[in-house]
Amino acid sequence: MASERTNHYNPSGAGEIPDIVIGRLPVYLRTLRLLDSQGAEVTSSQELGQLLGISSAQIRKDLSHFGEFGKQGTGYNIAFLCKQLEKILKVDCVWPVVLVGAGYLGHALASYNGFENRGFRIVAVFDNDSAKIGERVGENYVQGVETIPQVVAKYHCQIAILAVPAQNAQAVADQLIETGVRSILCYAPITLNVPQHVRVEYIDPVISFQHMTFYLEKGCIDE
Amino acid sequence: MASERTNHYNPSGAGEIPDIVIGRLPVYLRTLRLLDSQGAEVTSSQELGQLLGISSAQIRKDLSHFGEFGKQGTGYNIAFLCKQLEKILKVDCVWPVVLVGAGYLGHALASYNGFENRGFRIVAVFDNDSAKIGERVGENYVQGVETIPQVVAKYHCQIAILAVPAQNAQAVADQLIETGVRSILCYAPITLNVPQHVRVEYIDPVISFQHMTFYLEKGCIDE
DNA sequence: CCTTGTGAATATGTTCACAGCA
DNA sequence: TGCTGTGAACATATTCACAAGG
Repeated sequence: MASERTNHYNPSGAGEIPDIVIGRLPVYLRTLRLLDSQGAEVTSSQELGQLLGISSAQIRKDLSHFGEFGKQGTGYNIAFLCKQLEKILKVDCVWPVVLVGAGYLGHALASYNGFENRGFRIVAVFDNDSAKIGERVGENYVQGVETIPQVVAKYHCQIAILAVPAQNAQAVADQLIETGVRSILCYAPITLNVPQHVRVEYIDPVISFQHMTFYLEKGCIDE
Repeated sequence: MASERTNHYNPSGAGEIPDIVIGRLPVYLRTLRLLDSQGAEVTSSQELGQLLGISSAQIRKDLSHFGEFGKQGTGYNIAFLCKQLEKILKVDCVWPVVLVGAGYLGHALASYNGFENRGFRIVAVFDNDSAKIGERVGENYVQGVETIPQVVAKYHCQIAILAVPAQNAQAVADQLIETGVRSILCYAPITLNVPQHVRVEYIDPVISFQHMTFYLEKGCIDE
């Protein structure tokens, strides 16, 4: 995001699959599942491209990195291609995720019911505010941050969501990484400093807004 | 995403500034403001690159599209560069934003106090659930979606946040565009179909997760 | 010394266009 | 016919490396 970019951990040595290609696969998958839910059985790179606003050649090229999933003259079987993409992305199962931060955003994330069927489950929620401990969020109860190590170890949890204020984000990230987390989705509006083996994705709505305003005619509230 | 990519409205005709460069400016700005708040007065492309995990050459090249902001031997004056970036991105003022969807996510966004000092203010919140109308969210009170046209017109609002369920998102987007909105930040997990003059940025945490799992050793809850 | 700004060189990403097969 | 998969061509983005200035 987005999302921001660059400096992502990409362990796929030298001549491997471009990260930008990997980044498009989840979007393909999301759209294929929509088509599937609408009862479609087959699609083509052209149809998919139209739905996503990208070229059919790009879709074919992207998929060709992983195998030959289509049939000439026919296109792609939707259910089959979904399965393949899920396997490639390793979301043909459910990943445990820990969430740090039980503010409004943490509550929204913990209550979101769209994770499970796309491969993720929030297994624990942490906050450093003792007034919040024991509070219910989604299916979980808020725990103190000091229990992070045990919980991460218990679930072998590799993924964390950071939904804490900017000034705490780096310290919490350090702690998570220390206990074995390797992927962080960071909602705090800062760039984290992490070791090479850790990957961070960022979500900051203001970054998205500021990208959009460049293209707008200035139209502010004051003046 | 993070945001997802491609097919963005870019009115800057032929030989203009690459969109990917524009997308990095908000990140530079965010980091410069952090340095500023820490009392620093001057920085260099090298220091900034280190903080962001990108090359100093890239930062210099990006900035060179817009002018000569630095001093050889010295670097960049932080306050000055912030001002310039804010002007380029047109965030040297406050943009009115409407928010559609008053669920958990809508509440989190409406209560977030990090918008105003970065150039944005949520001026109205809408929902189609009559039970929610009148409810307080942040500084606003939920209104029915039928009042969208008046409110958007009143504020000349060009930016909207879509925080509604996926199945309503396209219809709401159509309505917003009809009333004059030109930029949409979409939290619903679908790709919107919009006319060429409208730009959409997407935020879907699952897309970010699925991008990350490609690089992890499979480690699921079951099996 | 140091650091910027920038052409040239390199690396990466996208599209074209077509052979081959259902 | 209609569509995939793919090298070759093209387009875009990043890095190098250095002249010039404080």
